[in-house]
Amino acid sequence: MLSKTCLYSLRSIIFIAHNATENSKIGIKEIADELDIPTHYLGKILQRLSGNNIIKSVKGPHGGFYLEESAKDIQLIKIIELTDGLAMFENCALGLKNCSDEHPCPLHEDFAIYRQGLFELFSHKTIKDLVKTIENGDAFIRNLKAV
Amino acid sequence: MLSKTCLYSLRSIIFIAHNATENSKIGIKEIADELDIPTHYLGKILQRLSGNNIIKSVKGPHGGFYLEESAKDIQLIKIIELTDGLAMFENCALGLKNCSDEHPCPLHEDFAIYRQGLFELFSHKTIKDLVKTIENGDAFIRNLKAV
DNA sequence: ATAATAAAAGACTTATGTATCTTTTATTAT
DNA sequence: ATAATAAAAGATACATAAGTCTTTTATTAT
Repeated sequence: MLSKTCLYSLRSIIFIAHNATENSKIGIKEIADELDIPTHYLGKILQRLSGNNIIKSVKGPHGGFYLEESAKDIQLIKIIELTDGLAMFENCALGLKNCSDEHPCPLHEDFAIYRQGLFELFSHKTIKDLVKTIENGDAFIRNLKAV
Repeated sequence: MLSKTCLYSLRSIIFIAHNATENSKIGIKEIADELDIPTHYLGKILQRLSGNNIIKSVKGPHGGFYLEESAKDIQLIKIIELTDGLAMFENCALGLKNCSDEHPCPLHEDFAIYRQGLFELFSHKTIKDLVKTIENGDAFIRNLKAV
């Protein structure tokens, strides 16, 4: 559905938003360990998010990553657009080039209903929304640790 | 969403079901031309579908592909399962390994609603259903030709 | 100033999906 | 039987995603 790069991006942002502040940043290694993401690959991903001003990064001792408050209002769809693009919400269900409401493929309408639902879900949910569910204890972002 | 291989498979099956019979088979070249699919790649795909008894193939002069009537009742999900697998309908929305109803990720329920909708759509729609929409003139499977 | 730290940047490898090309096998018509 | 046809099968190439490793740059504390 979403690429690994995209899922890693979303999980990292949520994790950083939940666990770091400007005065208490979090480093790549810790994020990678907690979320079970390859460390160097995560480096690339965070570099990109930082370059797009979605997360803030600071080099050197006590450096690391954090989110500015305003960034927590970013919608998930923005992250998806940045990593995977929006093709999955736009292309024909059966891969036709000229599929449209006027010239539909056999799945056109039925497919659009649920895909549009997903698009709207990702469009209104923000990082802050997801962090709240974690802080409320209603959801988790780390994998369960072995007991 | 679905891989190219999967989309090519679905479109070919629909096209064959609509355009061929046991007495009037259709060949790779014609399918590839009509559906704008790379010929040799399509060969691989049809070979696989044939090996899984989803389509019938006959070699030699007047050979080609067709669908038995019973095969037209196959659900789309079977083709998806064969090509892409069902992971996209099973894996966590955020890629967590241990996401479950009891230990949900922050998107868990909201995501499940629409994904389940897609799964059920693909599970009840059959090849025959889609061919009917084409025969009724309600939908198309070929791309529009340049005018 | 210097050393330690941590992200940025670049090069490289591996895996997978997509696509192409050639040879072989099965079938049909002559 | 033989030649023509068309799919099956195998080998190879290309593109992109995913992952690894090394070097450079910016920052902080001594």
